[in-house]
Amino acid sequence: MPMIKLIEITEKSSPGCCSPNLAPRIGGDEVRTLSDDLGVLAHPIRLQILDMLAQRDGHVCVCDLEAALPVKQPTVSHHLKLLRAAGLIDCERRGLWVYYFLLRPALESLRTRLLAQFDALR
Amino acid sequence: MPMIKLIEITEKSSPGCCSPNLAPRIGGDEVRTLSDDLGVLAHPIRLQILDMLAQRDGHVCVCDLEAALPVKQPTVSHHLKLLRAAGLIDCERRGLWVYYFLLRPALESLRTRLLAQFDALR
DNA sequence: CAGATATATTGAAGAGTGTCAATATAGCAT
DNA sequence: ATGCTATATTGACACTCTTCAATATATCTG
Repeated sequence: MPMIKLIEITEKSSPGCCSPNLAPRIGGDEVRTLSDDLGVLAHPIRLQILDMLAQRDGHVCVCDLEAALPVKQPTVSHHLKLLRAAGLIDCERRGLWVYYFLLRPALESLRTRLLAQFDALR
Repeated sequence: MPMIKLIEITEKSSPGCCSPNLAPRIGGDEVRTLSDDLGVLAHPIRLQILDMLAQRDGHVCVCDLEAALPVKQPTVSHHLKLLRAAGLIDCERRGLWVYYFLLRPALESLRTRLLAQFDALR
């Protein structure tokens, strides 16, 4: 009796089309972190902010970014906050102005992780 | 009179903090395409699907993917559709089953574009 | 053709995201 | 202190994304 049940289950789980034991090689935490980081990059305004910070190596104040972007000041602040929370940029206050700058090591580390992922897809 | 107004405007647009002529080097279309592509990658299920397709080089049927993922069948179909719309994968029907596979050239091209972007951030 | 199975599509519900006006905060200048 | 300027935060709204049950479609089998 248990024999019959076992056979049924086995056939059900392998109906002739499947490669068994297929599983993603990237696990729960790792894949979550990676997709979160990709999500931070996946916005035109944020990509453009990173690009502008990369140009003016030192520091760029928010009013410059705002002037160069097609969104209003609170939206710029919002995206800056997300980039900062992701550890990709940081800022420093000088008088009235706040100057943002890239955290190049963090970007380098993200680049490395992304490349590793792409290489895993060969 | 116009002189005074001109001076006011000039001072307003350059209050002493700003680097003038700052603009993103990546334009509207290009940055939109890139962020869209990143958005497709920015999901754990989709990353895991790509990873599994990369493992079984040839073809993987949907039931295998479904068995290995923590979401139901319609959700798997949904993510497969997004990946296909992005040009990263394609599929082929064989009898009852549909086999999905990576489009490696597309992935390679995306990798190249991403790398170029990261290099631009130096 | 009728029944069975694999996958796709539809439609709805809930969560999350992007944007901005309004307001708050922080620092300078008078 | 008062006012002024740069940036941050809040709150609301619209929109998109993710997920799934239900249903539809496609294909095989008898």
